[in-house]
Amino acid sequence: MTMETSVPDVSPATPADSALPIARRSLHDEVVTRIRDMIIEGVLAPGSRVNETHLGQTLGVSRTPLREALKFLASEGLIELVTARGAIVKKFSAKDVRDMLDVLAVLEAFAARLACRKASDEAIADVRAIHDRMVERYAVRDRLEYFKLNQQIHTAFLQLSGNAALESAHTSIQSRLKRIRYIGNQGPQQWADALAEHEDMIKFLEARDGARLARVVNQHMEHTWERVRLTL
Amino acid sequence: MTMETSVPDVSPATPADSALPIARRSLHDEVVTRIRDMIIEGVLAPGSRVNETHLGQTLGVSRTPLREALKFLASEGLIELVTARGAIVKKFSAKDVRDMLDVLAVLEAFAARLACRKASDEAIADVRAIHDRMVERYAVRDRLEYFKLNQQIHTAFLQLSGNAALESAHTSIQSRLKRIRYIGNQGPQQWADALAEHEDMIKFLEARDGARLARVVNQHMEHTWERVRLTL
DNA sequence: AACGCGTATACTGTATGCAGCATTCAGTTG
DNA sequence: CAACTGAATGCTGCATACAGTATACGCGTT
Repeated sequence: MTMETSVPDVSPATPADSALPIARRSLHDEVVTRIRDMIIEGVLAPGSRVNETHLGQTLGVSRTPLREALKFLASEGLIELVTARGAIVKKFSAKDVRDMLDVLAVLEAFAARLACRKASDEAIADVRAIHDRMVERYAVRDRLEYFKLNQQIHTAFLQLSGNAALESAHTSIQSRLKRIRYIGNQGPQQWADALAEHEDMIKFLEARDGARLARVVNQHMEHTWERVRLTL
Repeated sequence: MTMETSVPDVSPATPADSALPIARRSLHDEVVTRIRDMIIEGVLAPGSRVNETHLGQTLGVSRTPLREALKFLASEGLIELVTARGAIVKKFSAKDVRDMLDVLAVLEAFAARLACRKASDEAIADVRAIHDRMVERYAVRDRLEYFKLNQQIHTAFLQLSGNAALESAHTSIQSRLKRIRYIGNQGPQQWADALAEHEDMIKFLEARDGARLARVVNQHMEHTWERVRLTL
């Protein structure tokens, strides 16, 4: 904390970042995201049991916040809790994945119609910005960053709908599918196809053509299934 | 536990219940449902903070399983966690409720189409059975039991779809709305209307008319909104 | 040699203790 | 009298300790 504030203390107008409440994430919250990442990266294999003591040491955390995090993830459906036997990383069957994609399609199609009606031009421009960044990452074949931006687009897209319940339902399923989608988009052709679909989506969104957008979303989900089914 | 088993001990064939794994719910799991009930009944008021020590004593449970339960409920969206300030019972605005009902409508309409295609005749008959029991409860104006059966029908209905992800998404939102729905169906006229709609739903389900069923579901949700909006 | 049983070990489930932050109230100053 | 400051209290967040259950291993028996 230095004293040399570049702007006068009295000024409440847009103080870069330093004025807004500092992010104070609790341990269990931090642990939740860490475990999610570990599942996506495959460090925690689907079907395997989670040893609390061991994982706690790995993360440098006691069992208490770790267990709290596991309860949270259990509610999300990423982990299964068996009494007196602890936590097991959920393993999804092909049907499970197909079912999740079906629900995702329904939710995103609904979000599409809402977004085209209610989103502001700026909000749509923001999504376009993310999309363009994603295209850049594709150009240099930066797969990890592409994947993250891809997820970000879907999230932003859902936010355009302005329906919090819709967003949370979507997020929950999305997080369950993350790992599967990650190991999905492998081949170059599939990757190119996915990008093309995204191009369509952003186009119809900008044109505010809800019906057509909803159709593309459904197609996108159907193709995602084809991209992913082989890995199951 | 008496020893006079009416069937020979050796018989492994359909031993009533006594053979299937005994339900061993852990404390935090039990606490989750108890807290849910307390929220529905209004014992824990929306917007109020939850004192862990106090609530723990009320339930006769230490803080540890209680806290684990709160994390679970937070993921369900029934409770909000603020760092260093603990748990707050979520308070939903009129828009929140409207949004949730919209999503519920989309999910149930999708479930309707699936159920009409895939459900077995027996499964549909089971739903009809619950419905008939509900009508009985209505006849004697047993509001609490009616409410429970009503919820059960919606759940069973979702199960007919055979899509687990769809079911869990629905359950999550449904549990957030439970209290609001409970204090909703107050007036006699509204109650009668709701029952009539249910009558239609079961009828179209038995006829396996997915499109019409989906339409009725949407209407039902719209009317639910009208029944509920006044209490917000 | 294979199977069953009993004990030992390890891990989960719960309780308790301690540290740090939030809230409240009293005292002080303008 | 109002507003602000600072200490005291209460509550949350995390770690540790203890109890109960599952699992694994070795021993004995057939």
